[in-house]
Amino acid sequence: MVSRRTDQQTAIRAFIQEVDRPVRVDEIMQGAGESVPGIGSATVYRAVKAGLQAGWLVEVHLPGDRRTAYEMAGKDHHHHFECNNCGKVYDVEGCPGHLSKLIPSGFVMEDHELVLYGRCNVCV
Amino acid sequence: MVSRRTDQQTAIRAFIQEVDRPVRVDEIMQGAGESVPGIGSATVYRAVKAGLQAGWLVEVHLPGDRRTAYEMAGKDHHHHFECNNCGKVYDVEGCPGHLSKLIPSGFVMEDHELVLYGRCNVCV
DNA sequence: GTCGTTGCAAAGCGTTTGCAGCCTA
DNA sequence: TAGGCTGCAAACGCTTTGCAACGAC
Repeated sequence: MVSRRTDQQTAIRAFIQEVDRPVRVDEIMQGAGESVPGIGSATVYRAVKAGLQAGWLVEVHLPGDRRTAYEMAGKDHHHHFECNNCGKVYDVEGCPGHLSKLIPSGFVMEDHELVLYGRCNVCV
Repeated sequence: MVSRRTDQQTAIRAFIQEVDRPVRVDEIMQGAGESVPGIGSATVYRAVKAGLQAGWLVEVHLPGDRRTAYEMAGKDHHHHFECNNCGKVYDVEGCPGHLSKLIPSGFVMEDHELVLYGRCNVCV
C-alpha cells in the first residue's frame, strides 16, 4: 500500500502546521476547506488517523470537550491552556515537574497531562 | 418540582459513595444494578445530571476516554491517576502548585486539571 | 489501467430526550 | 390521586466504516 499525494492531504497538513495550536476536526474541515472546497469529514478523520500512525500528529484531549483535537508532533514537552471565554487552546511551554512525588507508594508514574484554564490575552 | 426518593437513586448514590473513585456510567449501572436489577442507563444519566446540579457529584474527564466519569464532590483539591494497565482511576492528593508561572503574560489562570498515568500498585 | 483516495450515506458509540406506565408522597 | 421517576426506544452529535466513483502514478 503506497500512499499517494492529494490536494486534500496537503491542505489538511498545511492547515494544522500553520495554526500551530490544537485544532478539532470541524476546524480542520473549515480551514482546509478554503483550499479544497467540499472536503468531507471522513477524509479529515482518515487523514488525522494516518497522521497519528505516521507520527507527525498527536492527539490533544480537552476535558469537557468530547471532540478530540490534534496538533503537530515533535514539539518540546508542553501542556495546554484553554480559554474559558473563547474556547481556543494554546500551547504553554514548561512543566511543573516532580510530579511523581504526588502518587502513593507502590504506584509507578509513566506520563502526565496538564490543562490550564482561564482567559487568554484576547479575552481578558 | 419536589424530588422523590426511589430505590434507583439511593443505589446509585450509595455505589458512587462506596467506591470512592471516579466511575463511569456503565460501572454505575453494573454496581447499582446489583441492588436494583434492570436499572436503565437513562435513569443513571438522569441521576448523575441531578447530582451535578445538586452539587454532591462532580465530573471527571479522562483524556482518551470519551466516557465521562463521576465522583463525590466536596473532597479536598486533588487530581487523578489512571492505570495504563487496568484502566482504573485513583485520586491522588496534593498538587504541584505555582502553575500560573507557566502561562504567557497577558493570560489569566483560573483553574487547572492534572492527570497522571502509570501503573497502580496492583498492576506493577 | 491499477489501486489508493474521496465523498456520501449508513452504522457505531456514548449521551439525551419523548413518552406511557409506575410508584412515592 | 397527582405528578415526579423509570425503562424503552428513538434521537443526537461525533467518529468510523462500506462502497462506488475518482484520480495519482
